[in-house]
Amino acid sequence: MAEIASKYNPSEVEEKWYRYWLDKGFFRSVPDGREPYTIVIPPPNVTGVLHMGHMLNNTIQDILVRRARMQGKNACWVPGTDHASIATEAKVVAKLAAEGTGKKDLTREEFLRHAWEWTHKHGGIILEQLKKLGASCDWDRTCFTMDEPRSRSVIKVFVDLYNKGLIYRGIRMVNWDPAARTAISDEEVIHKEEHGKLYYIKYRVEGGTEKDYIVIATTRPETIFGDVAVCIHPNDPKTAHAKGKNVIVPIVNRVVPVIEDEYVDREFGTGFLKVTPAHDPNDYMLGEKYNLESIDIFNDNGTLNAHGLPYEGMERFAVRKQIEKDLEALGYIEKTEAYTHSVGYSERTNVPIEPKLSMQWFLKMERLARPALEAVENDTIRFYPAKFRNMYRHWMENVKDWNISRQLWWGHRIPAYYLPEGGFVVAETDGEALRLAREKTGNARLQLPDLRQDEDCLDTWFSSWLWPISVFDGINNPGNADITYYYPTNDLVTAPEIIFFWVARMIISGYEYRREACFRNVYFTGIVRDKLGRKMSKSLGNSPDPIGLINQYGADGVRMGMLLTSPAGNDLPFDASLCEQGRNFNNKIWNAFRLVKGWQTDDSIPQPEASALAVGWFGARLNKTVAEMDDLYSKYRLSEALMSAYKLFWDEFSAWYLEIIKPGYEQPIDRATYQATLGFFDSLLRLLHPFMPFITEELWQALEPRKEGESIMVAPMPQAAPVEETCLKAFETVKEIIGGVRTIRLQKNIPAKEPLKLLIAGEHDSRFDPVIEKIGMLTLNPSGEEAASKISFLVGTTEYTLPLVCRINVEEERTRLKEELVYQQGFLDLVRKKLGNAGFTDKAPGKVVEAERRKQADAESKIKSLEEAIDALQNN
RNA sequence: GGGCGUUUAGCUCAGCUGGUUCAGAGCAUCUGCCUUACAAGCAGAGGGUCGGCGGUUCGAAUCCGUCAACGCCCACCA
Repeated sequence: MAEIASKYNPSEVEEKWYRYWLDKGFFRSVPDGREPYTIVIPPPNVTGVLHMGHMLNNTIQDILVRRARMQGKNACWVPGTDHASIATEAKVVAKLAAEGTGKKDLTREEFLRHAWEWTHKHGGIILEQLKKLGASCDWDRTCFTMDEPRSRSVIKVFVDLYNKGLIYRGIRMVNWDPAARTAISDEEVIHKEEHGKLYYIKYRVEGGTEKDYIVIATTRPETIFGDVAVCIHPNDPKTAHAKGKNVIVPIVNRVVPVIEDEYVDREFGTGFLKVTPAHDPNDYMLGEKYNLESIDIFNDNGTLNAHGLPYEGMERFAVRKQIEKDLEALGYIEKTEAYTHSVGYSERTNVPIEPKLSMQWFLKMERLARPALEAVENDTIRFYPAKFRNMYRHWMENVKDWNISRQLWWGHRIPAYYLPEGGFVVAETDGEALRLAREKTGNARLQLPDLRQDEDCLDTWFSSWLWPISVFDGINNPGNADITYYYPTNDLVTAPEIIFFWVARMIISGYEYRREACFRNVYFTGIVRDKLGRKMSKSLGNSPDPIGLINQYGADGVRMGMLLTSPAGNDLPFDASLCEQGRNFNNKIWNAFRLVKGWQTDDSIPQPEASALAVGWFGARLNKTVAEMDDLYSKYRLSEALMSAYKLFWDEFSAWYLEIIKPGYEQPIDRATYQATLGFFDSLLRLLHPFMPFITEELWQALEPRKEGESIMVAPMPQAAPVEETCLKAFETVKEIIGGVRTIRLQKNIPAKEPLKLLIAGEHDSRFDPVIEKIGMLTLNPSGEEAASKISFLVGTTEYTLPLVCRINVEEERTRLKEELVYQQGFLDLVRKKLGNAGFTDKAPGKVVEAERRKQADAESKIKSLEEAIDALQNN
C-alpha cells in the first residue's frame, strides 16, 4: 500500500471535509417525517471574534447536534448573530471619534449608516471562525437579531405587550452609564469593592452661630449640590437636637429641612444622612415619601451641570477631589476616614454607574414569570447541572420589572409615537401609528411628520429573548411549517452568567408566545479560565487565539482539549497541554488505522483461535461502552462520554485487541479477523465522530470504498446491545495475569519476547487461554520437568507461577512474599473481628455478612498459598 | 448582610439511595524500553486519615451537626 505519514496532519483534511459537508448539504435541515432535534445558537456579538468561551460552547453544541443527526433525527442547528446594541454602538462611536466626528454631529440616519457599514465590514467573522471548528450549523438559516423578520418580531411583541398593558413608561431611578450615555438594567451592573473615603462634612444650622452645626457622613461629597434635606432617625437621642431645624448646605448655601425617618441607621456615621433624591436610590425613596424636590446635578456624560455652580462642566470624580480641598479650606470638613464600600460598574463600559432619574420603558414581569418559574420547578425544563435551579427560582420569585429602553440608536427603535398635544400611540408601522393618532386626537388632518417617534431603542435582550421563536419566524407567522416542526427546541447550551439576561427571559417569552417551553434542557458551561484560575480577558492578554490553537493542534485536538476537563457547570482551567492530549489521541487513531490498513489478507489461512476469542471479547466490550456512553449523554456528562470512548479506543482496542490479532511482521491476516476489525474500527469512528468530526471522516472514508455522497456524518450511531458480562469479567482476569507476568519480566529483566511457562494452581477460567499464550509469550501448564526456581503471583485466589532458571534473588523474593503475607493476615484479622461482632452479624443484611465470610475464605486461601510459596523458596 | 455550592492522589475531576467494582479515572511523576502502527509511543510502578472536629450506626468519603477555606448568586447603610 501507499506510504501513509506516521503523523496525522489536520490542516490537510479539515478544509477538504468541511467543504464536502457543505457541498453535500449535510448541515441543511427542512421539516420532514423524522423526529426533529433543534438547537439555536446563543447568538454571538455580530462584530465579535471567537474566544475560548465560544469554542467550548459551540463544541458542545456541535457534539449534541452531530450525535442527534447520527441517531437518525432531523438535526437543525440554527446559527446567527446579535446586534449587541451597547457594545457595537460604543465601537462605532469610538471609530467615529478617531476620525474626528462625534455622535452629536450626526443625524440618527447618518449614524445608523455608519453602524451598518461597521456591521457589514466586521460582521460574521465569528461565524466563519465557527466553521473552522467544524460547527455543523445550517448556514442557510443564519439569522441576525436586526434583520428584517427578527426586527419585525421585536416590534410586534412590543406592541402586543403594550396592548396587553404590560409595558409602561415611567420615571425611575436607573443605572446610568455616563460613558455609553444610556440607562442599563440592574443585571448589567457589576458591584466591586472599592477603597474610598468617608467624608464628615459640617452643615451649619440655620439661624445659629458658626459653632452651631451638624455633621453628615458621605462617600460622595460632590453630590451636595443635589441635597434637599438631612434625615435623622426619629428616636435617636444623638441627633434629636436638630429636630425641626433647617441646615445650610455648604458652598451651595441652600437651606434644607431636617426630616425624620426610620430608614436612617443610627449606628452609621453621625446619624445624620444627607438626602439627594436625584442621585441615590434610597434618597429617591425618601424624596418620594416626603415630597422633596429632585435636583439633578449631572449631565449625561457624568460632568456637573449648572447646579454644580463653580464646578459646572467638571467631571464627577475631579469634582470629588476638588470639593474636598475646597471644603477643607473653608473649614467644613471635620475629618475623613478610609472606607471600603461597593460601587456599581457598567458591565459594558466598566465605568462607575450613576444613579439617575429618567423616563424609561418597563415591562411588568410578575405575571409573565409565573409559568416560567413553574416550568423549571416541575422539570419541564431541566438544568444541567441542577444547582442552577435554585438561583433561577430565587430570581424568578423576586423578579422586578424590566427596564427595556436604552438611550441608544443602534437597535430596535421603540415604536411609540408622541402626539403634538402630548400623549403617545404605540404601533407596528408608521401608517398604523398615524391611524391611531388620528383616532386618538380626533384630528383627521394629522400627518406623519406631526408625530415624533421615541428616540430610544430597546435593550438587546429584548430581541434575543425571542430567539428560539423568531429564528423560525414564529412571531410573525405563528403557524408556519418551521416553527410547528422545530419548536420547542431541544437543548440550549450557554453560560450561567446569562441565566437571567437570557435564559429566564426566553423561557418567559416561550410561554407567552407559544404556550410551551422553548427548550427541554439547558446545559450550562463553565467559564474558561487560564492556568492560574483567572478569567480570560483581553486586558490580561491571557486568552489564547482559538484559530491559532486550531492551526497548531487541529480542530479535533482543540475540541477534545476543551471537552476533556469540563463537566457541565464547572469552570475550565484551560491549558494548551489539553489540546496536546487531544492531538496525541488523533495521532493514536491515525496510527491504529495505518496498522490495520497495512495488512494484507489471505483467504486461505484459518482464523487463529486467539483472534476469534479477541473478536468475541471486543464485540462485547464495544457494546458495554456504547451503553455507557448513551447513559452519560443522557445525563449531559459529555466529558465522561468522551473519556469512555477514549479509553475504549486507546486501552481496549489498541493496547489489547490489536495486539492480540496482530499478525507477525509482513504476515497476512485471515479474512474473518480482518473484516471484524474493519467493522470495529467503523463503530469506533462513529462513536468518536461527534467529538472529532474531521479525522473520523477522513479515516471512515478511507476505511472501505465509499460511494460519492456518503459520510460518517449521517452514518448511524452504534446501538447498545446486551452485554456479556461474564466474558468481560473473564477478560479482565486475563489482563491481570498478563500484567503479573509483565511486571515480573520487567523486574527480572526478562525480555518481553522470551517464551516462558506459566503454571496455574486453583480456579481458572480457561476460555481465553490461547490469548494469554499469545500476548504473554507463554505456555500454560506444560507437562515435564521441574524448574530450578520459580516466582509466583496471585490473581484473586488463583496462584500463577513462572518457573525460571536461576534468575531470582531468593532474599528479595522472600521479603516480598512476607510483606504480602503480613498484609493478608492483617486483613484477615479485621474480617474475623467484624464477623465476631454480634452486632454486625445480627443487624447487617445477610448478603453483606455472606460477602464478609467469602472475604475470610479468600484471605485464608491466599495466606495458605503464600506460606507454601515461602516454604518452596526455602527449599530452592 | 442573605442564599447556594465546593473541599477526594501533584493537577482536573468521578464516586447515585451508607456495606469488594469503596478509595477510582485522565493528565502529570518515577522505572525500563528507539520491539518495523504510533517516542505525539510501549510496558510497568508509586501517590490520598476522602478539609478539621463531633455525632448517628454493627459499619461513614457517603447521613446529621459544627468550624474553616474557597467559589458563585442576590442585596447595597449613606
